[in-house]
Amino acid sequence: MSLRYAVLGLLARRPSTGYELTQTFDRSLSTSWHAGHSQIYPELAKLEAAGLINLVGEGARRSKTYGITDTGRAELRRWLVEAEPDRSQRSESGLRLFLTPLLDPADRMQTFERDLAHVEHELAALEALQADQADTAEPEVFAPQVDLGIRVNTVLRDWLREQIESASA
Amino acid sequence: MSLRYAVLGLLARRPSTGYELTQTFDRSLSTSWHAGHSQIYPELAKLEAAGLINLVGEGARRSKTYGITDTGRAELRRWLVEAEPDRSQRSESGLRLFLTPLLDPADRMQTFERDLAHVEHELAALEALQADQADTAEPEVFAPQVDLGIRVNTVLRDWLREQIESASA
DNA sequence: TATAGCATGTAACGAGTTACATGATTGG
DNA sequence: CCAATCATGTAACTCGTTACATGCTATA
Repeated sequence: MSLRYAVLGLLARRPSTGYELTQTFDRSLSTSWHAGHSQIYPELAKLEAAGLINLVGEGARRSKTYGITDTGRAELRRWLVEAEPDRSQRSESGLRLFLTPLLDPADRMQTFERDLAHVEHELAALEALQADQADTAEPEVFAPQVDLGIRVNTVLRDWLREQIESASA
Repeated sequence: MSLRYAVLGLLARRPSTGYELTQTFDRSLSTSWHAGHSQIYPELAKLEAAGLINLVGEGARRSKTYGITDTGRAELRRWLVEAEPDRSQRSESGLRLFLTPLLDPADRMQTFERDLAHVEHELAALEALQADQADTAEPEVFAPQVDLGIRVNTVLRDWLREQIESASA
């Protein structure tokens, strides 16, 4: 059911076309949720049928812009505040980390180095985003969330560095 | 495809029945991957047909214990070391956090308090696990992973506390 | 002897991914 | 005018969840 609220939430931020939503899923939401256009277009149809969103305009290239309705806004708030969150996570990286102890030391180091390179890359991207946002009037992402992302990735980076160091010692 | 390797990985740790694997998914792997018995039993059949695991014993209550084969071990290593990891995550909590700025301050605080309570609970559980493990010969979970879990949850807890404080100030 | 927990399976449904398919507009 | 990108949709398939269904064993 989360896709429904993800779409509803993005439309609460601003009216958008399905195409724009697809891009937002890729750019801003990719770290926690993903959805392709083949999921989004049918979901928009369902949400419109349920009266939670409506068509607010049609533009070039037969684009259709949807906006959230008052009913939709109420339903979104209800979900965010009153519905019990599903705390479960699905992360292949977490699974891999869990299985890492099965590898021999050389293979384990190789995977840690690979992961470290990735985390450092992520961290650089987040720090660049934070610097950009400092001088943007309307930030695309809530600044404290970027900060949280940096903190979490820093912990990960340090943990990986310690694993690598303690093994080569 | 991850379920395949999750099952293979757990069987590489020790031979198990489907029932035991189901419990391990709930207890040790629930933070990164979940699978119910209705997924596990068919997967065991597929893995056996592929020659990656085999039946190593039958016990009481028609239980069937499977073990990993050499082929299975090689395939698991290949996946862990050579296959490009899928870094995508699926987390409803992350989605909720992303949408939090849409709420008015009172509602936002309510969700932060709810999340903080949950994180503090998690943290207590992880710290208890860490204390237990100190005097266990054969730890069920790799100690550095528990440590990582504690660090990540600590960052989350502090971030939530800051959000709550800065709003009530 | 009943009930709780061990233990395995299948079926139906819903969610998510990949592939297929088409049309419109802008810029080189 | 052609390629890239914008823009929307459907079909087939795989993965995951919930519900259904059954049988075994220990213990109270």
